Amino acid sequence: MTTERPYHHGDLRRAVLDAAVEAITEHGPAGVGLRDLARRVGVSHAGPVHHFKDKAGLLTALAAEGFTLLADALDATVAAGGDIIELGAAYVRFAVEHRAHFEVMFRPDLYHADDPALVEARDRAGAALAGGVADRPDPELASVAAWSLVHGFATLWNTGALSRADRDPVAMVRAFAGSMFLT
Amino acid sequence: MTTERPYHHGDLRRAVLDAAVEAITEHGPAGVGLRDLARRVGVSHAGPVHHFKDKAGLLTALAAEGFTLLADALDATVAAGGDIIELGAAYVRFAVEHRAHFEVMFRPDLYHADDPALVEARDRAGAALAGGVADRPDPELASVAAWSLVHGFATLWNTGALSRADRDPVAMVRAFAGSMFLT
DNA sequence: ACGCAATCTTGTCAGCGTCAAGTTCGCGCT
DNA sequence: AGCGCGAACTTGACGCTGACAAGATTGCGT
Repeated sequence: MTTERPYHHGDLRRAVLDAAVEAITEHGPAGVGLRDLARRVGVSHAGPVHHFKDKAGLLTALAAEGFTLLADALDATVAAGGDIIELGAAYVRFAVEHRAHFEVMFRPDLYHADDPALVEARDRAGAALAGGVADRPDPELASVAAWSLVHGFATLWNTGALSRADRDPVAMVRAFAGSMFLT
Repeated sequence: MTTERPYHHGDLRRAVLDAAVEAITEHGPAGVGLRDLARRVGVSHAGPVHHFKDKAGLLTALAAEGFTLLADALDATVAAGGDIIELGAAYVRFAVEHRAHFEVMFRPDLYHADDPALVEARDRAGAALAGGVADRPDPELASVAAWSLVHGFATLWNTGALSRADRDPVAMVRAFAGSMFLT
């Protein structure tokens, strides 16, 4: 929090990512700009380029971070003995608590979808998700169904399409997930 | 299909909307530009502005058209005596057949979400969707659950997250929707 | 202590969205 | 019939953006 501005920022990469999260949370992924972020952080307009090469590179890093956070959250709930409903609840909780990450993660047209760090994090999250329904009949289909349910609820909630209900979104998903995936 | 180019295009609005659908289908909503569309259609760079005022205005028109098409499709299936499963199948079929419209519709940060024509079309689609589960216990919750399921599947399918399975998406949603919403 | 490479700045370029002003044309009105 | 009025489109300009190139500054290993 030094008022002076040294030539080297210290951790510009982290600062830009945080600023991006803030900007996306406010104005959506479309309303974010490299120069705008540079201004927020207090560096010159081409500062971020050195860390992310591209605008798409920035969003790639954000998406990869998001998938990692999601995988961590899912792994933590299975480690705590959570069942499918808790897994779904964790998914939705992640989506509403990290809306900016979540919105970028599922917009592959915005980033470099073949980035190795990203695909690794994504596969990790996918594995955690699939592991929750492994003991069911036709796990392939059950996996898709469960994922669709929680993902659809999360996106609808985040886009404001469900905003009439002022209930807690995590409680809601627990309610109807419980009535569909009878454990 | 005249090779000459008269000063007045004839139906520029329709042509720009069609070009936008094509461009979005190829490159996603982020990769569309007013000037690019004008070039595709063969008019000068500010031609479309007169019909849509804004870039957001263009996407507003696209979203409104999408909601109207969706409402029509849903109304048609209930008129044909379709149950909830058929309603969900119609939703998914719309999403995959009109991917460009669908992707814009659920990105309110890209358009003017308070446009009267748009909110009317959206409410019409919402009513058609809610009507399908009106006869169930706790229809409020069932509506959200059913919508989440089909919407999540549609978005995951369209983003390519589910592309491993080369099965027909409409058949898939019928399969697991049937196992969850036992009629 | 020195030099190298990473980090950040400055300058520049084409392309974008938006506005203002001019040009061409369809169409209703008399 | 023809005329004029407003809708449709063009042309030109402005500030902004992302991307690139080249220079300035500094931390760090040796």
